Amino acid sequence: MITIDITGRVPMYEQICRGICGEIAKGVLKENDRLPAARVLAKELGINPNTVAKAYGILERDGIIYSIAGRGCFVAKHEGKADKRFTEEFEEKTREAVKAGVPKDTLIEIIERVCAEAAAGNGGNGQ
Amino acid sequence: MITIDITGRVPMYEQICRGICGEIAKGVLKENDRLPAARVLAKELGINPNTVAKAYGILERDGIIYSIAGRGCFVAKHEGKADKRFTEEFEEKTREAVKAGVPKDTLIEIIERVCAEAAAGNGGNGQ
Amino acid sequence: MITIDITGRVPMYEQICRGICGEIAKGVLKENDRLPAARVLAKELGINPNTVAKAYGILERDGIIYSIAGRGCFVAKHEGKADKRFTEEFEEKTREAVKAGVPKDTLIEIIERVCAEAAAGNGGNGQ
Amino acid sequence: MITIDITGRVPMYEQICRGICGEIAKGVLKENDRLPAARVLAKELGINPNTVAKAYGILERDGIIYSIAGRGCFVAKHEGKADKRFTEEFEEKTREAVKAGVPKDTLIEIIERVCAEAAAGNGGNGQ
DNA sequence: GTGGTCTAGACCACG
DNA sequence: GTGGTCTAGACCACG
Repeated sequence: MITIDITGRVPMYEQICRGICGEIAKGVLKENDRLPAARVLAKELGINPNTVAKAYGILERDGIIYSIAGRGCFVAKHEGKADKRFTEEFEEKTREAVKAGVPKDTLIEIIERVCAEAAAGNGGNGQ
Repeated sequence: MITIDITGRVPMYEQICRGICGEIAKGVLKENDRLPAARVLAKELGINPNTVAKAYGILERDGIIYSIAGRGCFVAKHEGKADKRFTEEFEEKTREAVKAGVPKDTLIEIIERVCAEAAAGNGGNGQ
Repeated sequence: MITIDITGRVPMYEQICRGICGEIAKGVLKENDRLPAARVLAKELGINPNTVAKAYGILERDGIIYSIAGRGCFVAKHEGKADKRFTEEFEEKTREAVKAGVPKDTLIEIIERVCAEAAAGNGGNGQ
Repeated sequence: MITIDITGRVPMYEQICRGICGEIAKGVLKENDRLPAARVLAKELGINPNTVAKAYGILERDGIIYSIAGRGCFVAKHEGKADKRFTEEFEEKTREAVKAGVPKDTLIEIIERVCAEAAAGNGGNGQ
């Protein structure tokens, strides 16, 4: 499910977008699956319904979900748009690191470590 | 040198921090090297001196540079803090992508491509 | 026949109106032809009968069909009202595009292309 | 300038988007030109600043404008995105009309008439 | 001063 | 009941 971190600088609506994109990318949410109603999800997360609505609106504009009046929001055909949300940011950070002179091997090591941690099942607390 | 992209969503002071950290990480700026005076750098970049001062303040707080009243700012002993700025953000994005189900191979491919582009497009710091 | 696209932002009842107007404009439905009963069409389309009833109500209000209590709905005398539904919306969008500075030639090109596609892709009603 | 029609079914924020896109398409607003501040435009139009902010946010997501923190919103490099807003809707309506059997000549006539009216300088009151 | 985010609450169309 | 729009008002980062 989706968790909100009010500590960071990432807006809540963006966190919701990423959460849903993640579920789609992982295959948990499939094409035509119904998303929780904006007001329901808002109550679960303890935030204002408008914030969830904003997230849903962005996802619809991005073609990742579609909405039916009076029925709810549904997962659109999956064409890699959900994954792109993550790979594009990853690529940007890769570019910055490389430009700053971080050796390729260091980046590969980080990936290996993060993947190993993920496989082990923890949230990334350094093993 | 440092370039500022006024278009993007990254604050100017953060771009200055990254620029300087990049110079340190690449070895262009070495321990005890003097940084350009805030007003000078501001004039070069065509921005407000306060913005440069803010960046210098952050770098000092992070222990990456030190300042001597009336003399200016200098590069502190290099203990990997400058690199960390990039590797930490890279690791965070890696973690997000992995958590979202992006396969490790996809991430490796992106790194290979970015490094290849960097090696082709500049003096060859892609490794 | 009529097809409903549940995905889009056009309300279902409006899609039904357009579908029927299209059949009339093309001459498939002629004056005094009986429309399918609301419940029957609703079942065919897999939607709520009230939605079809709403569409029929709008068409009757617009003088495109007429209803006889207990007998059903019928196509009214065709005075171009069905066509008008499309030409008026087309004209409105044309006006908006022209007002926004889109050159006439660009609009003509679009028409040529759409007509060519229509002629190639179906029974040849592209003219 | 931009005018808002509260009568119709087009949301205010979309009308603002179209108004600005029109100015860009016509060349009145050029690359790097500054848009009126959201609060100023809102006061001029007699609407809530949030509504203007929503329009600006959409235009930025669409790559038509860019914003600089504390400075305002500016016209991005013009790559035809502003025009697309109009030509896509026009094409959709063309497609609908053609599918409904409206003859190509009728569509051409409408364009000729609308263009003639526009050239004559009136807003489209039928001459 | 500027845009960005969020809350609270209202009303609407759709089905 | 659902999403979509809008208002009113607050607070924040940025420069």
